Parts: sequence; C-alpha cells; structure tokens
Amino acid sequence: MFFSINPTNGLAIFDQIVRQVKFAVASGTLAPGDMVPSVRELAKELAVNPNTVVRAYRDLTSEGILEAVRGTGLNVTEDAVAHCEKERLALLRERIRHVLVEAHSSRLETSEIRELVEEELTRLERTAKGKRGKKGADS
Amino acid sequence: MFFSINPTNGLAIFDQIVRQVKFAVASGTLAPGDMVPSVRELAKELAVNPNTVVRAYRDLTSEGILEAVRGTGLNVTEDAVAHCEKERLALLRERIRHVLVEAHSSRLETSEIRELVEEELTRLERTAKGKRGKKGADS
Amino acid sequence: MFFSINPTNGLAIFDQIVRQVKFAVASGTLAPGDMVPSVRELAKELAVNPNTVVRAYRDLTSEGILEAVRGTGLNVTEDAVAHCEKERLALLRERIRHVLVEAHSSRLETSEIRELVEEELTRLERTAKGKRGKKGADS
Amino acid sequence: MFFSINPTNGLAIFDQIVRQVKFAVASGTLAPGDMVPSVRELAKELAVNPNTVVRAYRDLTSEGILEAVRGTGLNVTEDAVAHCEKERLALLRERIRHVLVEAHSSRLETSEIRELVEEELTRLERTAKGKRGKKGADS
DNA sequence: GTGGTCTAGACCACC
DNA sequence: GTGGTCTAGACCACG
Repeated sequence: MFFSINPTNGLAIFDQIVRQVKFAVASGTLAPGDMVPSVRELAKELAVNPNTVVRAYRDLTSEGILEAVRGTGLNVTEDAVAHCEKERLALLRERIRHVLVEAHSSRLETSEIRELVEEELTRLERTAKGKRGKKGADS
Repeated sequence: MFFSINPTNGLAIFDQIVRQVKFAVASGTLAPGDMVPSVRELAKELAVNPNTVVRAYRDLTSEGILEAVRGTGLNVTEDAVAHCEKERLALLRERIRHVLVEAHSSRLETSEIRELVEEELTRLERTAKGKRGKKGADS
Repeated sequence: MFFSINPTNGLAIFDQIVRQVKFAVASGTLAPGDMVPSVRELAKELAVNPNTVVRAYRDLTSEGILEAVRGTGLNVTEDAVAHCEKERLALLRERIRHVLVEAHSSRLETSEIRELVEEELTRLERTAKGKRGKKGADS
Repeated sequence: MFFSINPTNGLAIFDQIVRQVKFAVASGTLAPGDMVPSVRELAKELAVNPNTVVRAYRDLTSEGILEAVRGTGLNVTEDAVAHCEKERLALLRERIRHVLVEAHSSRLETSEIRELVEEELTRLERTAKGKRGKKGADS
C-alpha cells in the first residue's frame, strides 16, 4: 500500500519503515485511530523479514506514535499527528543537510550543487507525473 | 588537513574517507603523484583506528586511485583524476536522489522540498563565508 | 569442507581463501546460488581469525563473485562462473610462469626444469591417488 | 649484471636477491673468491633501496655463503658451492610443488596442469632464444 | 543465527 | 618511518 523500501538507500530497512509511518501520519495518510498493517502483512508486502517490521513497530510504539490494542493490532495515537508533523521536516532537513555538507566539502560551488538538486528534482517530478498518469506506482 | 569525519552522517567512516579522497582528487586538492597522509597520521588526525584508514586506503588502491610505493607511502595515480571527476557527481547525485525521493514520498510538494534545500544551502553558504572570514576553523 | 590453508605457501591467508573460492566456482564445486560457509564457521574450520575470512569474502563480494543476502549469508552470484572460469587459468598460469622464470634464470636447462616439474607432478598424483584410495584425509 | 628483480613475483625483493645469488653460485656464474657487487652498486642497478640489499647480503653472510673482507667487500666462500648446488633444486622444487598443489586443488586434471606448464615453458624458451639472439636482456 | 564495522595491538617487509 | 597482514574481540543491524 503506502510503503516502499529501497535496500540501497543508505538507511536501514527498519528505519525506512519508521520514517515512512511518521511521514504518513504527518501527511494525514494515516490518521489517529487508524490501524497500521499487521506485521505479517507488511513484511510480506515489503518482502522483508517480519522481525524487521517488529523492530520498526516497536520503535514507533516506544515513541508513542503507535499503541497496541490487545488482540487487534497497532493503531496510530492521538498525539502522533503533532509529533510527526514536527518531526517530518526535521528528519528530512537532517538528511538534506548531510548531503549538502558533503557536496560542499567536495568543493562544488553552491550553484553547482543547486543545479544538481534541480536536475534530480525535475527528474523526480517527471517520474511522479508519469506514475500518477498511469495507476499505482511503486518504488 | 583536508579530511573530516562525521560519525552521524549515516556513512561508514571508511566510506567517508574513501569519498573525501575521491573528492579531493576530483577538485584538484590532491594531484597525481601526491602522497596521501600516512595511515598512522590520518588515523591520529581523525581519531579513528589505523585499521579503518587502512581499509579505506585499500579500497582506493584496489580501485586504482592510489598506488603503494613500497616503504614510502601511497600516492595518487595518473588515472585517478579522470576516474574521480566522473565519480564525484555520480556519488553526490546518488545521495541527493535518495533524500529527494524520500522527501517526495513523504508527500511534500516539490516546492516545499525546494524550499527546504534552499534554506539549508543558504545556511551552508553563510557558515562557509563565516569560516572563510575568520581563519581556518574545522567541523 | 573444501578449503585448506597452507601458511607456508607464500600467499596471504585471505588470498588463499579468495583463490580457493574462485577455483571452487570454476570447477563447479560451488554453483551460483550456493551459500559459502559462514564467516565464523570457515574461520573455525581453518583455525584463522574471523576477520581474515571477512576480508576474503569482502574482496570476493566487491569482485561480484559473492553477494550478501541480509542476515542469511553470502551466496555465489550468477556471473561468478564465467568470471571464475576465465580467472582460474590466469591465476594459475601467473604463478606457474613466475616459478618457471626463476628456475630458468637459475640457469637450469629447460629439460631439467621439465624433469623437476614431472617429478613433483608424479608425486602429487601418487599422493592424490593414495588419498582417494583411503577415504578423506586432508593436507 | 646477472640479477633481475620482479616486484610482482610473490617473493620479497630481498629474498629474490638471496636466491639469485645462490643460483649464481650453484651455476658457477659466481665462484668462490668472487666479489659480489657492492651494496650501493647493486641497489642502483636494481633500483631498490640499499637497505634491501644490505638485508639480503646479511642473510647470505649468516648462511655462510658470503664472507666479509674488511675494507674490500663481500666475497663468495669456499663452502658456498656445495651448499648452493644442493639448495638450488630444493628451493625451486619447493616453489614448484606449491604451485602444482594449488593447481591440483583447483581440480585441474594432471594433464591440464602439464599442458599449462608446457605452454609457459615453451613461451619461456622462445623469449630466451629471442634475447640470446640480440644481446643483453633484462627482466 | 548472519555479515558489517570498528577498535586495539601485534608482527613483517621494505625504505 | 611506511603499508600489509593477522589476531582478538566488541557492537550493530538484520533474519
């Protein structure tokens, strides 16, 4: 459904899941009270080991974003929205800063970096449009 | 000297060293025939274990970017420049794309992403100017 | 199992492992999709440090002969066979040439060298037969 | 003059020198009473570090093959011939056996190994003839 | 359980 | 002094 994993991302798989849940909450795709997919279901969908999903859900639970409902599953908490909205930009900003710092320390001019970013951003938009035009899209 | 390690940027230390050597070659900071800092020296400077530097240098050697001169050290090969110039953009582009893809999949609008990048880029420029204005400061 | 280390043959241990994996692939003893022994297992079997095996496996991985399957182990790639078949003869030929060159430069006649080789080859055959005749014996 | 170094031989440089001196003695190229080249001279000729030659000569001296003549240099001892003649075959045989063992353990048939050796031996003869035809020859 | 990374420190060959 | 190799043992992420 809304998650997609890229194993060569630099991010650990469980971390990608954690972040994507947070992003989904921040963007309203996942609302308080909604259930997240079961561990098995998500593990199958993403073709990862169930324990990896367990790990991600455990982290989210201990951060108060998910809560266990006995015998039912995990659902998004009330507090989650505020928490995730704040965190979304921070998480992204952090990664963006890291890569920009590296680009800068490689002695690329700011303008060259900006150009690189624009190129990739444009390519991304084009891809996104293409997918939207069709139907579902995955990574 | 010209290398700096950031333990929280998601990249393995040896990989950061590898990339920084490549960037230094690409930008001309390190020219063919130049010697890279000795294993022990760099290890001390970066406060990492010598074996971590050995690992990075070995990888660079097997990529043909460095070559060992028995008993004297490692120097940058003639081929290195072409190799690194090509690779610099590819390496950076790769990381940039990954973070942009994540930002996009978090349902941020392209304009919002662009804004985030601009903010960080501006902050980066300001920091850089600041440093230049003073004297040497390091990360 | 199929690997054996000889600490006095002039080759580094990790290199002997690398070569033996390649040879096993070239000879079909190890087929694409097969898992190589785990780092810890092989280290124990050869009585070497696990890191030495790690080093060998890493080299093989970066040559595209092995690939890591997260959390399960390393397996032989599809490409490995072609790669290793070509390399087997090259690796052996290289070593053979070196020793023949030395023998020749020691002013031995070609016929004398040939004789030496034949003697050792015969002894090798006899030993091999002996082993086959019994049961398993190792070096 | 009669020595040549191959840095990619698998053998350490000092060891190549040691062996070549022994071979020269065994073949009569160097006779008891003959002086070996001075450390400086040989180091320059082979383009290696003088300390490497010192190391080789030290080993040879402690084996009783060379002896120091105060203020003159090093010369070949009386005992050297017998010693070296015996050792020549042993040294070569040892290396030959190592490579044959490896070839055999790579599951090459004896006939295939023999073929490989013959090919390289033939190539060696051809090269040697070529050189002899001309004048001096180097590695 | 698996491999990946890192630290710590040893010995060797070579300059 | 240099790099190369090996040992020993730790921690992490993933299955």
